[in-house]
Parts: sequence; structure tokens; C-alpha cells
Amino acid sequence: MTSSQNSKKQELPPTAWAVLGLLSFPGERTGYELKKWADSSLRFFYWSPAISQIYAELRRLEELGYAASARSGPEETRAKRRYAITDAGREALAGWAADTAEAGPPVLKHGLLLRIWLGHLAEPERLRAMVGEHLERTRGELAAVREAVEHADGVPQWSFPTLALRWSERQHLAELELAEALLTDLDGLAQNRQSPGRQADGDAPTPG
Amino acid sequence: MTSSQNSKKQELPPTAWAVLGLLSFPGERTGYELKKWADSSLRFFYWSPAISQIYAELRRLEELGYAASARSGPEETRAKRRYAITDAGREALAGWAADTAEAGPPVLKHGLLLRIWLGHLAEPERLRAMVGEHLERTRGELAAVREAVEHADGVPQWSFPTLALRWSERQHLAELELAEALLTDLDGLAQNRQSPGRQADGDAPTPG
DNA sequence: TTGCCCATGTAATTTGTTACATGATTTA
DNA sequence: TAAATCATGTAACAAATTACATGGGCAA
Repeated sequence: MTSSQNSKKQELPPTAWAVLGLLSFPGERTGYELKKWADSSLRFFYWSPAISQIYAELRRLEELGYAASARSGPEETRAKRRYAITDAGREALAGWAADTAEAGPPVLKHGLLLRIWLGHLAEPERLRAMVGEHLERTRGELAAVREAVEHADGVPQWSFPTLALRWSERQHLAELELAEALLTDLDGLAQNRQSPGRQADGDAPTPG
Repeated sequence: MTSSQNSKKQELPPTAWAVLGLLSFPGERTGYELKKWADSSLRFFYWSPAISQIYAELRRLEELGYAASARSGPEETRAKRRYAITDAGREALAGWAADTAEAGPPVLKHGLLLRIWLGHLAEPERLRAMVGEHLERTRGELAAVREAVEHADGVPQWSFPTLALRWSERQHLAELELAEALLTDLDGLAQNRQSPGRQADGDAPTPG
């Protein structure tokens, strides 16, 4: 059997692949370093697992032979442990990344929008304030993305991560525009509510 | 003690609030109906819990006195069970929704971008194809959002859900533009890779 | 009469978080 | 020498999914 035809696909959660992905760039690193790296770049378009989960995934990856670790100090001293990806790991990761069915649609969990959706429970002023706070926060995030881009840009090994970060930069710009448009829509709603005066508790229409 | 001052905040997962939110619109509905509704609208800006979890959350909400249910048939016959929000539930939900600290930044889990980030493991052609598939899928999603908007638009009780869906429509349009820009960037990368010829395995720079 | 949609629920399992314990190294 | 950061790990728990079991009603 050829190596590209492992009929039994490794079933691993996306987090495991993301951690292995972090290891797929040149160099060896500790779980701690991986966490910091995830916080400053992965999190913008995917997400940053808890440090305890990173350690757990690293152990699993090592068991599977996808990663190898070396202690810096002597055994038993709980010293720094640096991980590197193995050839088998690189191959498995490439196989997973090429599987487009695996990817599925992007998942968005937008707390602000959930609250807008529940706008009938809040004061209009409160809603506008929430969108304003969201704008502020998003500007901060955008600055963080730009820092990450600056850090990564120009390094040949990081051309693809840079691409992802550039996408993220544009994504944050879009998020700002979306929020502005939302404010406008909110104003429009307030206008229409001016005259009617009735909160309309008629028959419930069918959702769905 | 006034009802608006329960000093002990109810700690509930976002899913519980989302389910209660579904109940906050006029009418009584079954868990099954809630699931369908979540699939066709909530999922675009938040996410749609598994049906088994919806049932679990409904039980919890009822225990807390935030929702009440009535069987359609006689007891013990596992008949249809319709849920409605209670006054206490509405109040708790309003309190949660107004808490802006609770909201946190939006979370995005973008499988395609994770794969772009790992672009060094794939054929350039494969990457382009993946973005193409993403464009296709996003167009389909956009159509689904528009259907939902059409369904909700004009119904007075649903003005805020309609707002959220409009936001989602624009968000999907932005997603399409982002993907087009990504294709362009991918082309740019391919151009630069033309001459060098070396896969550069020099010193590992420090990520972070 | 077969299959699909409606409808509810349980059980097992996985995934992921927070809180905690521990100690080395660096910096003020 | 005190505090911050680096670094690894365990334990308890919460959140969420998948698979499964059950059965009524309706349409081809």
C-alpha cells in the first residue's frame, strides 16, 4: 500500500490538526510557545485552545507518532519539552488539509448579533451603545491583526500565514462597515416605531 | 427585594439564553420547531445547537422557572410538549442581553482559512480550488439567508430578527469579496515563487 | 406498505474550560 | 529579593455531539 492511501482516515478534532499545524512550520517549540503563537495569530481566523488542551493534544499527537518531543533537562525534572512534527505527522496533516469536505462552512458565534436579534427586550439606546462598543473593540482587534501582519510579513516561511492574516485584516475592516450599516438600520427601525404606538401582540406568525 | 435585583446572576451557557431567546417571540413551540427555526435563522449569526441539547436546555429552563410547558395529549404518552417563556424568564433574558461584558468578541472558526494558513503543505492548484468551492458554498448560504429575510420581513414582531438577518446577508456578501481578494493574493504569491526556486529551510524565525 | 417527517428522549462519549499545584528563570 | 513570566501538568467539571430507541401521522 502506498503511503498516500491510508484507507483508515485518522479521526481527530480540528484542534489537534490546528496544533499540528502550528508545529508544521520550521522549528521546535514548547506548548507554552504554541499557546502564545495561537493567541497572536491563529485566533483571528480560527481559535486559540486553552493551554491545558494544547498540552493534551501534544501528548495525543506524540502517541500517534505525528510529533516527537525532547526534554531540555534530565528526565523526571519536568523541564522544558520541545516538540517537532514528524514525517508521518506532516503527511497526515497534508491529507487532512486537502480534504475539502472536512472543512465545512465557517462557524460564526456573534454575541452582539444575538443581542440585536433580541432587540425587542432592550432599550433602543442600549442597542446603539452596544454596537458602539463593538466598533471600539473591533478597532482594537484590527490593530492587533496589523501587528501580527507586520511581524510575519516578509519572512519566506510565513507567506501563507501572512496571507491568512491579510484576509483577517480585511475581515475586520468589513466587520466595521457591517456595524456602521447596522447602526443605520437601527435608526431606520426607530423612525418607523415613532407613530404606530402599539407593540402589536397579535397572532403569532409561524417561524421557520 | 425587587425582582430586578437578583444579586446572584444566573450563570447559564449562551446556548440556554439562545433557546430562551427563541421562546421570547410570541407563540408557544415545541423543541422540534425550535430546532428548525434555529437552523433557518439563528445559525447565520450564532449557531444551531443539536436537537438533543435543545431538549436538555428546555428542561433546565423549566426547572429555573424561565419557561413553562404543556402537553398536548394525556400524561405518560410522550406527546407533543409546547414551551412558552415566563415573566421571570423574560426578565432574566433581558438582563443577560443587556450585559455587554458578557458578550465578548465574536468567534470565528474558518476551516478554509486554516487550510490557507497551511498552504505550504498543498498544491497551489488545490488551494485555488478550495477557495472556489468556498465561493460556491457561500453563494448558496447567501441564498438561504435571503430566503429567511423574505420570510421575516414585514412582520412587526420580527423586526429585530430581520435586522440580524440583513446584517447576515451583508456579511455573506463581504465573505464573497474576501474570498475573491484571497484568490488575487494567492496569484501574487505564485508569481513571487516563480524564480527563487529555493524552498528556504534556513533558521526558524521566532513566531509570536 | 414503505418511507418520510414529526416529535421526544436517553446514553455514551468527546471536547473543552477553569482552577489548581509546582517550580525554574528573568527582570526590576 | 520580590514579582513577573516561563513552563508543565492534573483534576474536576461543563458543554455539546453522536448514536440510538421509540412511536404517531401522512403521502406515494
